[in-house]
Amino acid sequence: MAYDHRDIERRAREKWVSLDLYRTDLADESKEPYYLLVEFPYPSGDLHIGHWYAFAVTDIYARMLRMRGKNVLFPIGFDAFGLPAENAAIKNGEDPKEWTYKNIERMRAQLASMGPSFDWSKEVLTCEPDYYHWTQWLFAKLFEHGLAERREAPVKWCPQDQTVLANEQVIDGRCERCGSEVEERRLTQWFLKITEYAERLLAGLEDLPWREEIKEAQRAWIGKSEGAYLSFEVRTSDVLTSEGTSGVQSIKVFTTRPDTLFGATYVVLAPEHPLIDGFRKSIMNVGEVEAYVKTTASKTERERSENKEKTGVELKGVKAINPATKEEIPIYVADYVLASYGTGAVMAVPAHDERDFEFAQAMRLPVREVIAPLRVDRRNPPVAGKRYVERRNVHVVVRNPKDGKVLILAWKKHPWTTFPMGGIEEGESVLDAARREVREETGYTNLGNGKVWGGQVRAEYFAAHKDENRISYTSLVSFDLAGDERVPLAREESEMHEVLWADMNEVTASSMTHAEMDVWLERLGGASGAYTGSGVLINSGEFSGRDSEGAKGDIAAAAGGERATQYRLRDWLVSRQRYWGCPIPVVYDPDGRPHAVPAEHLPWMLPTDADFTPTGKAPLASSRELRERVTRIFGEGWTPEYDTLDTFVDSSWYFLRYLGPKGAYNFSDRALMEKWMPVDRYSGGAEHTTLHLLYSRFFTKALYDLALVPVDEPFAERFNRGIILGPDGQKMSKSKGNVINPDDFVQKYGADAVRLYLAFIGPYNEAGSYPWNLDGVPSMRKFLDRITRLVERANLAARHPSRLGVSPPSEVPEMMKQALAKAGGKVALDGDRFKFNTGVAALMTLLNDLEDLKEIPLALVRDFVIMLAPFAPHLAEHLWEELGGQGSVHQAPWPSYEDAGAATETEVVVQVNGKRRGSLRLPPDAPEAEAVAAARALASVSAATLGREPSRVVYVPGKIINLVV
RNA sequence: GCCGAGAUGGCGGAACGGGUAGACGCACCGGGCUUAAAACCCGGGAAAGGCCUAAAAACCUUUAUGUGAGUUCGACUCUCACUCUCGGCACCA
Repeated sequence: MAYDHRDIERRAREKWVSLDLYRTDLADESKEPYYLLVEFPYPSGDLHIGHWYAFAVTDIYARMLRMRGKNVLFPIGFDAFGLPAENAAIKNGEDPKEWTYKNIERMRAQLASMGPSFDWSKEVLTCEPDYYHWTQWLFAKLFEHGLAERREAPVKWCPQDQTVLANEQVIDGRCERCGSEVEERRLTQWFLKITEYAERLLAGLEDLPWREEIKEAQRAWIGKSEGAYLSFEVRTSDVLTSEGTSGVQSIKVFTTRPDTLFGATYVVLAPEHPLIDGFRKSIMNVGEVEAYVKTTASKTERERSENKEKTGVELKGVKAINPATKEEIPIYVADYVLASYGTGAVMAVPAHDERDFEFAQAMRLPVREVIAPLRVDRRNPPVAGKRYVERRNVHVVVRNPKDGKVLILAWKKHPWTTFPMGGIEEGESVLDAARREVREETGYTNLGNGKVWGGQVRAEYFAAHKDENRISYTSLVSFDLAGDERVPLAREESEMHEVLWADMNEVTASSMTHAEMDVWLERLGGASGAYTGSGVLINSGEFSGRDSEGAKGDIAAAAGGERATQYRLRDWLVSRQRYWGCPIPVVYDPDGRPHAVPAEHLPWMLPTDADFTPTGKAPLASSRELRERVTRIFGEGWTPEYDTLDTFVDSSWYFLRYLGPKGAYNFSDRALMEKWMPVDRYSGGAEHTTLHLLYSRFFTKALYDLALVPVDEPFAERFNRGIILGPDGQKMSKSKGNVINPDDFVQKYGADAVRLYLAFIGPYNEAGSYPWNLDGVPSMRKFLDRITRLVERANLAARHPSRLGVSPPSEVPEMMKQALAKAGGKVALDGDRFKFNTGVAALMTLLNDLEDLKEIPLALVRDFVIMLAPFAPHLAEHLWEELGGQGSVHQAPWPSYEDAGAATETEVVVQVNGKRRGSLRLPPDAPEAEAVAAARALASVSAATLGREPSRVVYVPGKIINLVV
């Protein structure tokens, strides 16, 4: 190896410290500010390759921007509250605070080994009273303005961690952190009302230039759906009871599909719905109903959703009135309806909702179709001027169970292939019509049991054999052939079509003439019996025949409904029954009313005398100091809040704190926020897309409304970085034994080589996953060694030209100037795009070119080292000194070769009829005539054109000329 | 199931306001240096076929960016359909 990386790294870091290179003067007006933020780490105590990927690569951009004249804020801190500290404490009897600070100490040293340009003077630790003072102050502000609220609610409880969780922290019914099954409990807890910001959080995404996948994930999380509230009047069998109560009882439901109201054949309440208790006296089977409610209550959410088979119980003795049909319909309680969404009650439309359909099947409830899919036959479209005839039709699939083939008709006078089919006659059932048509058209009579598939389809087509346009409402019926018995066909039938047996895979939407075929195939392919799309309303009274989408509002209005919007997003539960967190700054008066701790008593210190053994109770409840403090300050009878805040609260505003000068009495600095916010670019992990990112946006918007922050979106740009996989292409894990320890590589090849490889491993602007190549870091070290040798060579040549037998480097050749300008521009541009892999590639190409030079001008090498500096800061510093550079290479301006001028000639590809026939060197602005003449002068071209005149010329100056003959 | 992103050599990846596909690197092969090895340096490569040859290079044709169509003088890039991979959501009415 050509250099001693340990020595070089140590000396470079000492130099940076002595020059105080990375202290950002936030008030500096001479340069444009740029706020580059990376998610601050949790102090787990061990820096893994993911941390390197996060910080070392982002640091490249910070350094590059500084050289390009920006005033860069690149801060760092620690998200220092949290469970692991407490768990370590429980396990090993350590003090969570000591454990945390010890880890922070260690991680600072590990981070330093990357050579990052963090401004440590602005470091924030969320567990410091100086920080959580303001977390509490902001919480109090939210409380004052009604955005923090205490209420009883069913909450997710983690039995392992002994605390409640936010909905967001429950993944598939399990605790995000420890994976144990979550229980449900009713507790009085603190919530932040993020739902009040649902619409703005959604709308705000619109203008953010974030990647679509990030925005989509947030949209899905917010889960907006628009629909209506409809009221279903309730009638009880006991007339006296219903007349005795004042006013009419009704069930309010939320639906996105008021257009299906005529098909609502029952109503379902969630087991937690209050009206179940409200109707108690009228329900005849109270015992059964309550037993069901009790069973579901004992189930965890996971158990409920795991078993998707529908269960439920009818509330006998009470009925609901469908507001559209005025029919009495039954009311059920079923756990497929969630209490926490909408009104906790739904109108069930089994024909057009899959869940309702399944429930109806399980309970043997009637299904009423009110929407027919609409198809216009493209091959036989309605002909203008012909009369329209409406018919009810049946299409019949007759399957032979022996070979799976189905009966089809090949029409003789028309290019049609159809199933046996025909109209349903007056008073005839669908099944009867199906049997009759099969017998008439094919002769088969022994058909077994028939099945009617789903609902009707409305199709419009021209029936050439009858010379009329038809609007057909068609049902699909299938039979399994039970025997070969056939009756002879009438003559006119056998003249009309040929009867064939076809393989099912030949029966496709394109091989069959039916316009409905796609719907049939979907149903036959096992799709649910419910048609959930839009179409034409049927069986819907005065609305029949109308487009279902268009009729939504009118039907809702006719039924006395009101427009409504629902969100999937729930309020943010922030109470945690844990010790190592920010104490919720609230005290209760003797009547139990909550009061925010007044600002003069902040920070509301985390007591040190709490017992944090998990008991299910908040550890702070065991603190004598806390109780005495409350009594001392507020008086007898006042009690403290014992819960601490979810750590996501701490991290929802830390980017504001970086701007707050230490010692000043404020959470941040107004003028500096004006100048620096929003964060220009925020780099982080994909796992924070829906939680941290959404919470931070919510905080910013809320604080904006309280006039505390000047912006209402915190992050102008957001990039999710990818993840590094093990050398085997699998996710790294101890059990797989494929974990890469960055320190090993740093020791052996140096931090610069590791940085460079991480930059090179793949595009940083997308959240891909990149396998770690064991040869990657050594290959980067090879690259760095080559640079070192190049610098030595250039230096030696400059000092002792004769000894090397080469002439001293003179002027920088124009070609190399251009090469350097190109590389410099590319590296900078790729940095802006967060594509460091191609930036490194540009440097490598440039090195290849430089190495080929006989004379190496020092100026060129110096510029190369400057461009290398963001990637390999230590070595670049060393080489800078070797080359006699003043100060630090990191203070050198990014090279620009504006005087390099554009290339005088570029290679132009010559094509004849789109095939490459040669190339030319032409000035980029050469006129077409000149280019054509030059191209035709090529022997290869005249050979290809055979001397003919081109009929067309496509000329893209500087790129291509294509002669079409 | 729905939504989003993606699919390019043995591998990671380049090139997408359409214009020489495979930059750059890894691995591999050949050569040089060396007594030898490491290190270093030089060179090579998508595939199939043809032409010349002792053999090769060079040259020529065809096929190549998940599959199949389409638009275009020209398609990795645009359009449509499909397959697969990854990510998000999911009994949300």
